[in-house]
Amino acid sequence: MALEHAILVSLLEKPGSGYELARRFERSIGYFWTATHQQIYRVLRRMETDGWVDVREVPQADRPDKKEYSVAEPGRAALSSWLHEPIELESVRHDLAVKIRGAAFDDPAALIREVERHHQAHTERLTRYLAGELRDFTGPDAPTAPVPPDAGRELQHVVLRGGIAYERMTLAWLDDVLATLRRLASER
Amino acid sequence: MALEHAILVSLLEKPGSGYELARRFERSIGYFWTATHQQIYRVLRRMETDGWVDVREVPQADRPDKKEYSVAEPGRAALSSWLHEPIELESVRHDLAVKIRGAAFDDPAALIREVERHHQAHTERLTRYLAGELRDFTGPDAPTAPVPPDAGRELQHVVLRGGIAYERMTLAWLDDVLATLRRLASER
DNA sequence: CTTGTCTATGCAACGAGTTGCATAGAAGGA
DNA sequence: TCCTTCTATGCAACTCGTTGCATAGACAAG
Repeated sequence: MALEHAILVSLLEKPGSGYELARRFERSIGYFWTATHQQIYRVLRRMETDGWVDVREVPQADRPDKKEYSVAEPGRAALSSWLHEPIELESVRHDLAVKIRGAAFDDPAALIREVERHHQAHTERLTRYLAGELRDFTGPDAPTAPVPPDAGRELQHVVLRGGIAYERMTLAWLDDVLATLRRLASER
Repeated sequence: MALEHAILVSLLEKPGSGYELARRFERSIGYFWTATHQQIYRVLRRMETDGWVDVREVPQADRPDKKEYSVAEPGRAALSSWLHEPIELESVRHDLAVKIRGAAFDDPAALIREVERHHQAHTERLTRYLAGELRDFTGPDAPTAPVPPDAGRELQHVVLRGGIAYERMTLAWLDDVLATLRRLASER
């Protein structure tokens, strides 16, 4: 299980509330990990009782008060020891691929719309990632590379490049899928 | 939830026992879905009580007897209706990316070995996929394209191409990660 | 002034997935 | 003979993840 570790990393990058974490998981962290606010709140409470994180009540004027979490020393140690143990290869769960193979026993043409929908969603994700890259890393307004270079930014960037590569690969594959489905549809 | 549907697809392609399904999930189906034998047996029993699959006791001489499952009409109908409803975008859980961003708060150089290990594992997967493609689809011994073309084979092939594209993209990204980690390690 | 939206947190129930263990027939090697 | 390996199936306990629902303050629109 690594949700705890993903939260630790996010809190080390910047302390925040459960709500804020949930939003980060929808955005920047979203391209390699997903979690709902329920999960996050539950895990945060467990981490708090384990002493991995500190809490600070932050009163806010124009919106409900929040609890700001930050990483405590035991949390940092837990992350460090996790970083030093080997992990499993990521495992894939790709519903769409199940559908594509299943289409052989149904109507392949009926899948075209669905695949187009996924294509569009991935296009939007790619656009979002590229905008983020321009803003934070390669654009004119991006913080210039400091000397000594910032390892954190470099590593965030290489992970983002992974997200971008994944989306590009997926889009190319979906084009291949669409071409195959259309060929099969026209051949009957 | 789609494990049921993945099992239905696999049983439509070829009936088999729970044990055989578990092995298929380690191999060809493995590049878009994973499942342990526990999960498979449990779901098979549920599908049997729901009437989605038929069972046939197959006595075997040189090994324990087995139960061969095949898809019944209600199962086929359930698959068909699932194929016609939209599904969520696949969600990613990439532990390695968490580690990479976490390395900023630890020692980036210590990650190099781990990333190399992943690189090697993905190389092996790619080799396996390519061998499978050669054997089943593009090699000289592969069944020649029949007329009319076999939609099932075409769709299996396009899914396999997706697996191959994923592995190639991942390997290229891991090279990028390694270059970044090595640069950071040498710069201190 | 009610309705809706955004921030912010949480409970309860359920279903999915993992881990550890157990059984058992058949085969082959030490 | 005992040990291991492969085939084949399964139980029990636990953790993780999802879904539905609930509360509540602040603000804006109708």
